[in-house]
Amino acid sequence: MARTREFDFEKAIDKATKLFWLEGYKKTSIQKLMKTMGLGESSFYNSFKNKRDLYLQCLKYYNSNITSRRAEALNSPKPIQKKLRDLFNVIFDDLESGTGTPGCLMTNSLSFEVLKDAHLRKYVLGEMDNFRLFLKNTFQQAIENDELSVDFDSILTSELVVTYLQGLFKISMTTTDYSQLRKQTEYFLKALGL
Amino acid sequence: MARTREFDFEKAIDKATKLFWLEGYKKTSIQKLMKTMGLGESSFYNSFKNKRDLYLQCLKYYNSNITSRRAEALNSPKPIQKKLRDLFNVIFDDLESGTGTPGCLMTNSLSFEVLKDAHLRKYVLGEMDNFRLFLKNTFQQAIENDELSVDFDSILTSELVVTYLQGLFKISMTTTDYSQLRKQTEYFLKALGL
DNA sequence: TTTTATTTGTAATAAAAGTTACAATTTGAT
DNA sequence: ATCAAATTGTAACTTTTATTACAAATAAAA
Repeated sequence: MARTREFDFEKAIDKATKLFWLEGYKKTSIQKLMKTMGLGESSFYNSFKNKRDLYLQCLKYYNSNITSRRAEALNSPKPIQKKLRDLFNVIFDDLESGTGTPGCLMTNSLSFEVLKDAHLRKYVLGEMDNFRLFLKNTFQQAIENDELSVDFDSILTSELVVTYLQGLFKISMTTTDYSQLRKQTEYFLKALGL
Repeated sequence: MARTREFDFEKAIDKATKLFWLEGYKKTSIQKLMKTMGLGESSFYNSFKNKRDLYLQCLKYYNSNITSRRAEALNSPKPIQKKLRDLFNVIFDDLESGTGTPGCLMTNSLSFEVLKDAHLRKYVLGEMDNFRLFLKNTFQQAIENDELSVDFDSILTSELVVTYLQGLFKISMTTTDYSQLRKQTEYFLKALGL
């Protein structure tokens, strides 16, 4: 009935995601996107409404590929201390294996250029909130399992860990010595009694 | 001998700083800068080499006005616990009184668009390092004064606090409920035994 | 095989951005 | 009062950016 697409949709999204990740939202031009994705104007505007829509699709792609594995690390039968170390290990492994891609695309999206766009803001903050909630529930479950004291503040700790993660991703852009950051994280968790 | 400048140099820098702060480095166009600063092309290019040079001057202006007061908070005869609370109080007061200006201009400059520029990178990372060193020395002094145990890890703690600060500034862009963040900070400091 | 829906290539359009050119203007020193 | 040096206003130029127009190409359904 109709002509079939010549390019690989997911591969194109993957390329776009990495470009956005490297260059940021605002700085990445559609021309560079088209070149990187191997598309002409027609294919680009036919498949993606505009830059914002493409970015949103890239964020979703990133979350289902990268961020999801972080939640998975928390979703295991291991003790809470191990879960958290698994979480940070997944994160550090990503940072170390990343081919020059800086920090975390979601954290990078916590910028004014992105947050000013109502649609993007809603998605980014929503996903962040989901993660924080997941973390909080993980702590609460640990309390119920007698792994943590009933005095343990699940809410405050989950918020603090999220804040620390934001900082960690920022700092990760300034160094290549991740072993130092791993030590810092261990120190942080110990300080929290975890 | 020569014609005098008609515009107020510092006021122009101040306006530019606030615009950069609001819009980010890359997104801020020279046209908008000129309009905000009240300058035409001639005056702009005559007084500032280009966007990067102006940004550097704005960062320096920001540091001597804003960041410097943070170091001052640490530079008092008070006990270390009080010093740190003073530091965070200065920061939160700035955040709360900021007229819509998001987070910290230096932290915001910890982005790829800025870090990719060698000149800007050197300055931003240098200033960050200065602050971390100042913090470390503050802790070491507290150990010498028997305010902290000799086991206290000044290096790791100073690094951790800097990381937390980065996260705090990011998170501050997503909320207006700073009282919640103040609680989180208190929790963080207590966890570190401070 | 014709039709039909959709993809693709090429080109064009329109707006915005960064920069430069140059003449007119202003100021204090001579 | 005149001159030298710097500032300013206007306009132009060049690039980049985002988007649209339209015809040619393609693949499967009728």
